[in-house]
Amino acid sequence: MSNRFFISTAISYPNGVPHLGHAYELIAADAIARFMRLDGREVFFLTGTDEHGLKMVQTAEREGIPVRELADRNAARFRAMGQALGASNDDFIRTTEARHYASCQEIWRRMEANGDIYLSKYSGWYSVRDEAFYGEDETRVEGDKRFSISTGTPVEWVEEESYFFRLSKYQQPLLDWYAAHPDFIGPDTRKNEVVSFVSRGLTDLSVSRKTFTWGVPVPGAPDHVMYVWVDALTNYITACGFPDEGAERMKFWPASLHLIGKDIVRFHTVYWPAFLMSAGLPLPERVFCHGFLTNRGEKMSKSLGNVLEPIAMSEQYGVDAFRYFFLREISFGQDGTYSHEAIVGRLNADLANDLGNLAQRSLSMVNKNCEGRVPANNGIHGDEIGLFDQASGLINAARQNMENFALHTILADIWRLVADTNRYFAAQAPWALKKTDPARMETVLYVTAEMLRYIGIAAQPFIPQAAAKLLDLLAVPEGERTFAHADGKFALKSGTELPAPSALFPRYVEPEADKA
RNA sequence: GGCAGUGUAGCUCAGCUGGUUAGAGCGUGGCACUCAUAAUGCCAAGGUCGGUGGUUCGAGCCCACUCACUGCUACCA
Repeated sequence: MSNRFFISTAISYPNGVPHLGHAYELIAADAIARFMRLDGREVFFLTGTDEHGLKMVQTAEREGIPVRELADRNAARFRAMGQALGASNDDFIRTTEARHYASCQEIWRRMEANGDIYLSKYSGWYSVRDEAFYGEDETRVEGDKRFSISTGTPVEWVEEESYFFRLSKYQQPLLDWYAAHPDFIGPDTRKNEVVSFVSRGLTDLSVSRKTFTWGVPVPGAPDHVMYVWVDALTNYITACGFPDEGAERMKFWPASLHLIGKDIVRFHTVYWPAFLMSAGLPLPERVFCHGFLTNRGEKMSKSLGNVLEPIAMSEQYGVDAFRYFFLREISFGQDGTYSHEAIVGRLNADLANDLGNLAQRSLSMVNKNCEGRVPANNGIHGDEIGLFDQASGLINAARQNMENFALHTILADIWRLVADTNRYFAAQAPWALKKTDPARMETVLYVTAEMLRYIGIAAQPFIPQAAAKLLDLLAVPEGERTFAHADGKFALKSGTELPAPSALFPRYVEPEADKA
């Protein structure tokens, strides 16, 4: 296994503002990226925006501004969302950048040189709104107009010259690749869908358009721009410096993980690998699809008025609570639901009551009874051995769960230790030991603090700010916070001075005045 | 229609190659404690494991049929 880890999100289409789905993908990717960094990997974490295409042009027209201005404005919003959510991406790519034009044109040339690009004609029922073609049987006539059956949008007959990619040629190579790399597509249910899709046969893919100019010009055919597939997917190698083989970041290609939504699985697991094969480039190691979020089971839509703005949500609940909820509550890879009540429940139960209060109750005793210093460890009993075993096994278990991106399971394991430490604390009752056996009280407080150290280290990828604060409260040195330090060799040193305890997570209390 | 998958306590889900009283978290009810962010701990209630019929000494876990729901089914960021 390489020590390098390149993880990407899908790039977002900025013809609107970022929504919760974008935020969810970014948070998950960020947790994985942080996890790998803490585990000693050299990480390249990429996100960005996909800014070309007809819909951008139309949105700009509607707003009466140049399309580049629209792209600049909205790309900035996506960037701002990343900052608000604490995303630790190393780069933010925009497909309108010069480096991307160079990259797309080069991969195009290589595919062409391999004999996989040819000029032909495309025709069909096209929906501008959906940016998609439909077959005759996928449309219906209503009055004098024709509409898409599945989306209800108007379609028009379009016939145009277009360059095609010989996707059909790659059916067998792709099937062979899937068979040889069983982890390439995850979760399994998505892999099954892709394999069955490809098994049914592939037709060549239209990869250029002449109907608009807002895109990357096709080399040698400036009246064509590349259609979404080549343009958008290529961002991943652009960011590595392609086509400059000597670029600093080329060492990160092939990517370790493309994290995507299940709606774009085909682009990433069929088209993209085929393009790369054609261009003679190595294929990414894994593509993993997360699920969709629904608000109480209802899809988010503007007409239902349940579209939530991720930045506002993160401010309302706190960034870490926001991140924690979605990573803990939803089985990663499956669809999930959320609601205000569910978020508040998690926030208060897991973060404020379990972890926050555990830190508070133990550290305030340390503060009052141990001169604000890490207490002495006067000897471990049988009572503690189970806890230490659990704590020292935490990181290895997390690594195993990370192999199939079971983020929710990692968090469940960490919080099991939180709960068990609370049980330990209550059972030992250090407030009673204070009078009967002060030395034992110190040990109990020491053990609790040491458990908090493990918990803080393990929780960093998911709740970075609060975990850092917890480790600060324990006076864990900045340089002793990686997974390698989740080990008895780096245990808290008795006598170390601690800062005054302060709350980790405030309880969420409903705003009182709700009267209109 | 075809292919794939799901259906286990009020809710969200675990249940390894079939084997003693089916588990967790949340929620609910009772009790305890007071170190703590009215936090925490303990105990309890609650499930004929979608349905029917099989295989087996024995089945949430295997087979058949059946009902319900979900995804995919050629270019929907």
